[in-house]
Amino acid sequence: MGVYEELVARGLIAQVTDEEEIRELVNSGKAVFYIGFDPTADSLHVGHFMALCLMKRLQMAGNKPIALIGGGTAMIGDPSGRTDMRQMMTKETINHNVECFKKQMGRFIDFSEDKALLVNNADWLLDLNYVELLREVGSQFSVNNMLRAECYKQRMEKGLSFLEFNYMIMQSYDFYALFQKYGCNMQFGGDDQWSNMLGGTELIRRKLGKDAYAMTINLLLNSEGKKMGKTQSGAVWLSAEKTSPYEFYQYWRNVDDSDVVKCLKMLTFLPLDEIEQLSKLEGSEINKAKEILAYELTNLIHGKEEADKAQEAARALFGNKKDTNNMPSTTLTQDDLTDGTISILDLMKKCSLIPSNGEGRRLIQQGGVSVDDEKVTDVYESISVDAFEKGYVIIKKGKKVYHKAILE
RNA sequence: GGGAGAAUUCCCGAGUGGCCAAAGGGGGCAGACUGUAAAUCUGUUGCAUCUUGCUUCGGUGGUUCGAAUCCACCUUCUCCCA
Repeated sequence: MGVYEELVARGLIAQVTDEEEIRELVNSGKAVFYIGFDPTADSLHVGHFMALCLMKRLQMAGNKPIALIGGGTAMIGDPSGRTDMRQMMTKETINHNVECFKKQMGRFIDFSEDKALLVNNADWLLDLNYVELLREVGSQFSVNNMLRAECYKQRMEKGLSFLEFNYMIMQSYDFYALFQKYGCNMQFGGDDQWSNMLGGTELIRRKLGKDAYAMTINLLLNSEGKKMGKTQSGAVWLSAEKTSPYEFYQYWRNVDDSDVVKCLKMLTFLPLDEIEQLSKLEGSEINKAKEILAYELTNLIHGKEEADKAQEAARALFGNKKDTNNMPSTTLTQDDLTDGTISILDLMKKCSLIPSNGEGRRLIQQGGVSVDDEKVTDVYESISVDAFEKGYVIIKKGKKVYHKAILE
């Protein structure tokens, strides 16, 4: 089975321009492909992870990936799939984000010995001359066609600025530039990028008379059709500072039953037949598959050590064991106590478990808080030094959130 | 350039002088049931020294005993005509 077939089997491929050609190129390791990343935040998140996986898979098959960071296009903002205009970003923020992306990608993709490239489209986009660009590239685009593209259609209702309208042209120009510079003959991206990507292949065909290909991967949607990797507190990030390995592990440990197999296929490097076995699990047995999913992914992103820790912590907490070593924790000092006690509300605020006292009261009134396995019934309860005799107390919020408060 | 309309809490969306911290839905959180799942049911969802007080309905001023609601100006957006 070639890489291409594997990608199909894993349900990654959404649309392709020319299946035969792409299969041939990819399977024989002759593809030089690029994937674009918009540096809209200072860390990659789960949404980018699939793209990284894809890059790695193809790299392992001998193809050469180019990670294109959209330092230039970020100045414009992709209107695809958005109903509102993107917040404009300053050059400084963008540059900072570009640096962060570089670091994170380096851990995942092998950039040594020219096996992969990392480029920033700001390098060529920012120097473009408006009139020249219009003559050279603008003449090749039909506004009629562009407006027909799905990504703009939706925006036609709400309004689309000329700035955003140009995103497709910029992205097409990227492909054109990479084709000439590095012989990049293929572009991959999320399925929402399809029309932008076609713009690129079209431009290359018209300007150079050469063929280039595009392929989109399915977006990672849960069974409700929403993008995965979002929580109420924002995205699930790949950097340990923004989403701790434990939280990361828990996110995957808690996915819906119906999404487990899909996630295993699309995100992990487990062999397909192994996943096939896991997909046969039923009822509470599915938890095994979830555990594997969570472990595999944490391992990929944060390394074995962190994955082990997260798994141990989870098993300990949910399995009634005493091990509290790897639990998220907050360290308090004597100064946080007055007269040797601290109120439960203050304690929880210190641990960032609650944003306000009101929230804390509510939780307690509804019976959602316990300290060292004892349910807190009084809003005004205080915890004295004695409770910290062993050096810490365990606060449990709701069913799943555990936190260790350590007293120094 | 001319005309019409809109901006409400995390989101959608009601409210058009006092009964408004603001209906309803979504989402979130908690409880019950469970498998750290889903579905369902219940409670809850601005802040605080919480039977009371304080701050919020795009912004700034004004009218009024009292304004999310009325007036003026500003900002942003949408629609129609050019």
